Amino acid sequence: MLKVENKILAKASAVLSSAYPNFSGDGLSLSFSPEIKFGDFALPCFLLAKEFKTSPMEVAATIAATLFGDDYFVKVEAAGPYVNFTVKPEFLFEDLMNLDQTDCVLSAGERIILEYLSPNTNKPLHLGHVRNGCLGMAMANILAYTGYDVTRASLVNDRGIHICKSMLAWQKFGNGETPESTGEKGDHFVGRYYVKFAQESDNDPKLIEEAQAMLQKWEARDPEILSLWHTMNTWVYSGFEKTYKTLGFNFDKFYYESELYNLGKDIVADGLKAGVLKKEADGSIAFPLPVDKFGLDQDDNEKRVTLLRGDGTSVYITQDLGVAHKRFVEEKFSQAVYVVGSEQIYHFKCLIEVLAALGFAWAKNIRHLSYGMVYLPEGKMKSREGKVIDADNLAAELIDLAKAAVLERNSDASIDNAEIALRASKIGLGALKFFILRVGADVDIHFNPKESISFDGVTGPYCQYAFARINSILHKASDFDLAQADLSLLGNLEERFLAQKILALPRKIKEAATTSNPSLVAGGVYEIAKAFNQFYHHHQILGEEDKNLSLARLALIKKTADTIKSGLNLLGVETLAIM
RNA sequence: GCGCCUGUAGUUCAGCGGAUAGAACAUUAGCCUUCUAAGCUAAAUACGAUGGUUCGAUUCCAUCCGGGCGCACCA
Repeated sequence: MLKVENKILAKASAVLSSAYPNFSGDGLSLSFSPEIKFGDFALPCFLLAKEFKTSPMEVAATIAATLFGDDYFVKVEAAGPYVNFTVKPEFLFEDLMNLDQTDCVLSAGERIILEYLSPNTNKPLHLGHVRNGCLGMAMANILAYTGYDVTRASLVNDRGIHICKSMLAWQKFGNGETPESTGEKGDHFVGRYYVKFAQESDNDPKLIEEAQAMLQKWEARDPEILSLWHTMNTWVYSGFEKTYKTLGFNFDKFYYESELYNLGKDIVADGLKAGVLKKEADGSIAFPLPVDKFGLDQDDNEKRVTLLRGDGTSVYITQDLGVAHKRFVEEKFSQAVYVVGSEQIYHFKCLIEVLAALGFAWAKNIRHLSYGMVYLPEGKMKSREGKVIDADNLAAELIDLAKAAVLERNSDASIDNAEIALRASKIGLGALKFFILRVGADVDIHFNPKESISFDGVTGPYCQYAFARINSILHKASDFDLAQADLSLLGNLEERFLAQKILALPRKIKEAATTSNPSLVAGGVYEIAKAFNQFYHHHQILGEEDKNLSLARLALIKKTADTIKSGLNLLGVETLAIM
């Protein structure tokens, strides 16, 4: 809650307790005015009227009449059932200047592990991974900003039949070539063999059997296979590393499935002993899913989830049980967030249900941040059919587009190539990340490569542009001492509107953290940038005759720039001083 | 069949139960001798359907219709 809001509520509350003796203190809420011309804040009186058994207009009129002339306000007006407050600029803008990260604090260092991206080591990253990565990175930033002690983790899917497929294809058809010898990025190199396998196995089904045999050898720790596996994974990791660096995906910790896939078996054994889990006729172990939460299956039978195969080998969820236990019990995290696509909602629901049934109280601290599918004009992406947008190509394409735009805007200036590349990278990637993060995680994205990414409108570059404009103005005003600004000189509609948008950001950041929804931050930053652009076009900043007014406006836009920058940074979007 | 998500303008998206449902793209008409036109100003077009709860529903509930994802030994 902002200081101004507390002040307004306290004043309204005082009026109400004297006017209505039965005033309980409830039903009082303040929001930003829907239109800045009404005022800065609005107080709806519907609930109060109900409590007082009178009309909302009556209550609004009472508050407005009593606070009329109060020297905290420029204006207090009843508008039907609402009271609109216009706060004196010195109070409003002082609050604004004092906003900082402490207004966004939700936790004093609670340890939270956020797992995201989690790629397979048999092919390069695609657009779906980019969405995952952007969401994970942004959520990690937002949680850290709101005070959590965040560990960014990646669970690398580095074992299994799909890995063996690319290994086998390379062994058979590779002729000893390496990423070094062909000049390819390691993950693309290995991915090419994964595709090769798919093509060859269509004609020769025996290859599948060979791949399975290879997996068995791998599990038996066959030195030759292990060495090949290690070599090829190393190639992939070097490729991933470049992609992560480009896109700004950071990790504090990597978990490898090859080291974890046997975890969880003990938990299953304990659950069986405790009678929570059941042994099926075929020897497999399953958990019966409660009908009230999971419904019935297609044959109207109670649902269950298998936790261990009849032969004692583990399945996907077995490992997840073990990994969760490891994180909460051994590593002492108090919350775990998994950024995984919405197709696994059911899986996580089961995982949490099983853990809770097994008596682990921390099960409720698992959060699945699911996100919608990414569709291309031709439908859902499918790696095996080559229907994908490669992450590296996409990034490169956007950087190229941005580069063309930078060159066009600076045709007369001489900027060196390194600077051009730097700007192109920040703008192109800013556009990509903002595009992905500005929509809610739940909604499916329909990505049309030709049309989706633009640098105009609700985009990263639009926000970056507002920042660059401010920077350019501030650059010309270095002789002003912003600390001396007289904020009472501010207060026109555009300045108030801008202030309102900046004041609104901290609660959006907090809400983004609690609801796992970075799009709130993207929306908030965009609104600030838009409010600034409107202000900029309506008023001079440096050109004012009154130098004190210029100074006050400089202080306002400095705050605007700082806010845009920290907001964009939460989304992994960088700012630049000149565009 | 069941569960979850989703349906808002030609398109892509916003909208703690509250004032005239907001943007952007595309379209149309304006604005650069003035702090960066990746900008600003204006025009035009939308809540899938029907009930219910409420002073008030795009928002909550129910039913229906449309789209997506999923429903034990794949991950």
